[in-house]
Order: sequence, then C-alpha cells, then structure tokens
Amino acid sequence: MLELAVLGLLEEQPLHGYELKKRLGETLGFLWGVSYGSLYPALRRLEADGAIEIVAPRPVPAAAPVPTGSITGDVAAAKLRSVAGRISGAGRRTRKAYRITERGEELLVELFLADDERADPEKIFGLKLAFCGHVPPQARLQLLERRRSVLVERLADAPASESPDRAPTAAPAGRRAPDRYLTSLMEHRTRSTQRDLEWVEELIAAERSAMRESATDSVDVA
Amino acid sequence: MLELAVLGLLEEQPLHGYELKKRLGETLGFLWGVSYGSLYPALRRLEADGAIEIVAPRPVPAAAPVPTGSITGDVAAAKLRSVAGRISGAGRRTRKAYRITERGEELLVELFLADDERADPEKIFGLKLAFCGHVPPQARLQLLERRRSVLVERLADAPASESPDRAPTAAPAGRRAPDRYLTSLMEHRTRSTQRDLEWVEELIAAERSAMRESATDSVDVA
DNA sequence: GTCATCATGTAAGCCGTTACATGATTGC
DNA sequence: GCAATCATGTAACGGCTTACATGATGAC
Repeated sequence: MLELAVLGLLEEQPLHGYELKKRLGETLGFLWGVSYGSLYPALRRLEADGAIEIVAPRPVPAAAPVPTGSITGDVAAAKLRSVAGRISGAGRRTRKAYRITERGEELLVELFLADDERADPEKIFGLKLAFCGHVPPQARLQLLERRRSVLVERLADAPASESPDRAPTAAPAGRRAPDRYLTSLMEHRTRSTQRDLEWVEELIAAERSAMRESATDSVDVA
Repeated sequence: MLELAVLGLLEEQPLHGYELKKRLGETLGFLWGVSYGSLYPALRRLEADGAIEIVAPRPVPAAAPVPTGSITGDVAAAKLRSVAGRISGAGRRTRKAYRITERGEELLVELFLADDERADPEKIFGLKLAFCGHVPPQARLQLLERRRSVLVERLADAPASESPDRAPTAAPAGRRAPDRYLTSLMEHRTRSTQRDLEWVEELIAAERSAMRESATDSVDVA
C-alpha cells in the first residue's frame, strides 16, 4: 500500500524521504496522509528488498544534463544540482535520495495487480489509478476490468429500490423494516456505484481505443 | 467507532456478542466488518464503563410481555423466551445478552457528535447516519450540517476544471502537468462530492421540515 | 548564536485483524 | 457419539499514527 505509493512516485524521479512525504501529501493528499513513522521504515524495507537504491546526490557534476523526457524529473534534477553544486561534495546534507530499480518496477506492477482484500478498496483503487501511467497497458486494463466487476457485483447485491406505494405504518412481517436514514444511505450508495461504474466503463473504453491506436501505429511503422 | 455501532444496535434491542456480530455484518456490512477479536473486548470495555449491562436471559417469566413498540425488539424477545422457557433457568447457554443503559445512551450521543479526525470520514458518516434515528433531532441536524460544511470545503479546495481547449503536448511551465488518470480521478471525485452535497442538503431539508412539523404538532396538542 | 526549516529516525500506542483455544447444545 | 453450529474469549501480529530525539544548514 504505502510501498505502492512510494514506488509510484519514485518512478517519476528520485526523491528523498522528506520530499516524498510532501509530494504524497500534495498530489495524493486527498487519498492519503503518510507520516514519517511509516515512511522511513518503508523506505528501508524497500531498499532491503532491492526495489529502490540510494542515489548519490550529484546526478551530473557539471556537464549538460540528459533530458529524461519527464518535465518534472528534469526540474527536480535541476533543483538538486543548483543546491548540490554549490560547494563540491555531498548534496545539501545527509539526505538520501532514492531511485527505483528494475526490481522495483517489477514490484510496482506486482503490487498494482495484487488485491489486498484488507483495507478500503476505494482508496486502493484511487491510488492505483493515480499510477496507471507507470504500468504496462495490459495491467491498466486488468485493474479497470476488475474494478468494473466489483462494481457490477455490488449493484447486483444492492436491494432493488421498492416501489413508492408502500404502507408507511406497518412493516411486512417477514423482513425488518430498515430505518429511513439507512434506506436513504443505501439508495445514495447505489446511485454512486452506478456512476462509478459508468466512469470506469468510460476509462476502459478510452484505454481500449488507445491500445488499438498504438497497435495500428506499430503496424504502420512495420 | 466500534463502540458507536454496538451502542446503536443495542439501542434497538438487547443482544449478545455473537448475534451482534451477525447484525453488524448483515445491516452495516457494506460499511463494516467486525471480528470477535475486537467485538468482545469492546463489549467488556463498554460494560466496565457502565454503558451497557448484562441482561438476565429471562425477560419475563411467563406473564404477558409488555410490547416495546419496537417490532424487531419484540420479535427478538419472543425468540429468547421460546428457547429460554424450555427448561426453566438460564437461556440457551452461557451467552450474555447486553442491554444499553442510560449512561450508554448518553455515550451514544457523545460518540455521535464527536469527530474522530483519524479514520475515513465517509465511513464514520455512514455509520452515524445509520443510527440517526436513535439520537435527538438536534444532534441529527448537527451531524448533517457538519457533513455539509466538510463537503463544501472539499469542493472549494478542488481545482477548477480547466476549459477543454488546453494544449495536450506542452504543460505550462509553472505547474506540474498532472497525469491524465489522476486528472480523471479528481474530476470524478469532484462530481461525486457535488452529488453527496446535494443529497446531504436534501436530508437537512427533510430534517428541518420534520422538526417544524413536530413543533406545530405539539402546539396543536397544547 | 540562535531560530526556522530541512531531514532522518525511533518508541509507544491505537485499533483493528487473523488464528487459535475452548466449550455447550442440537440434530442425526 | 459425532458433527455442525452457537458462543465466548485470548494471543500475536500488522500497519499506521503521534510524540519524541537528533542533528545539519542557512538566514539574520
């Protein structure tokens, strides 16, 4: 969970813990608030697993930096240089910037496709969706299809809304009359689920069409 | 949190742990899955606090039972009687049925109005809403108003959706170009928040009109 | 020289879970 | 008598939070 978020952010660019927490807060903040108490141990775990590695705080001494193609990555690299280049040696301080390894990229995809069972599926899905750009298209599609099936199932389980001509005073003997607040909550949830489903289906359609497009592109090239 | 759910269910009728877990699963299951490992300790905590008490498994020996007005409560009482009455003494087994006390009802309202900070506000709100029927109208209204202000604030914080005439290739220098999946997620979230807000405002309106109605009722009676 | 900020880390605790242990009752 | 279910509980662990401890740098 936290690992996934860390790997996803490091995929964009190398970062140290402090900065990582800030990013986590500002871009995924609406899904997630991380504390140092869990972040640093997670970094050490990931490093022990070989999923990330410490990168020396001097990316390129003075030569022309190679653009990574990632705008944000280049900006961050420039920032690091501007500070680190001041004297000569180590960057600003004892800070350790981490970079994702190949093993880490595999782990990212693995975590991306794993379903935790435990912990709020909504949050997990949101987090994974945010890092969709960093996994292969087929993994993306798999995530979306699975989400879709979860939502379809949820709708199937939702009790059909009763026709509004029910008698308000006496409840039918067999079933407990649900509280009116609970009823409203369940109805609202069902409507939300329907909208979530529509949205996910749009995402799936977009993904499919993007895949078709890239397929024809490669045919054109060949 | 768990305490709130337990008190809310016991407000309807006395129950023992096993049954409590079942109810929790079947009526609030979509919000919550509780395990014995947390339920039983919670019951003991609540009992130690005087919020609930063990009720003897023989509600009424043989005389005509007094209807509680709660259909479900009466059904449950009848069930208990039918089993407990078989021999003479203790109910079916060593099971302990708990009943909420006056102190417990105070605690319920207190927990209902407390905002935890920690833990998913959505879940908390859903849970509280489910027990709205067991707290005084003013507490209900307070819950709804607070929820409303949370949603309003969230909408205010949400970045305004950009006009669709943006250039897709180059991002403006100042701000990081958010990933397209993340963008879609945020937009969807904003729409959901808007609908949640509309729903909560309907609930508030309904609550207000119900309060007005009961006020005029008591005027009529007086 | 001292204060705010950047930066890393540890310890204790909270709130829940799973897995396990135990035993009574009912139905066959 | 044996299995299924009802019923209560404990122990160990998990993942995250808060609070605390530490220290380097830069600005003034």
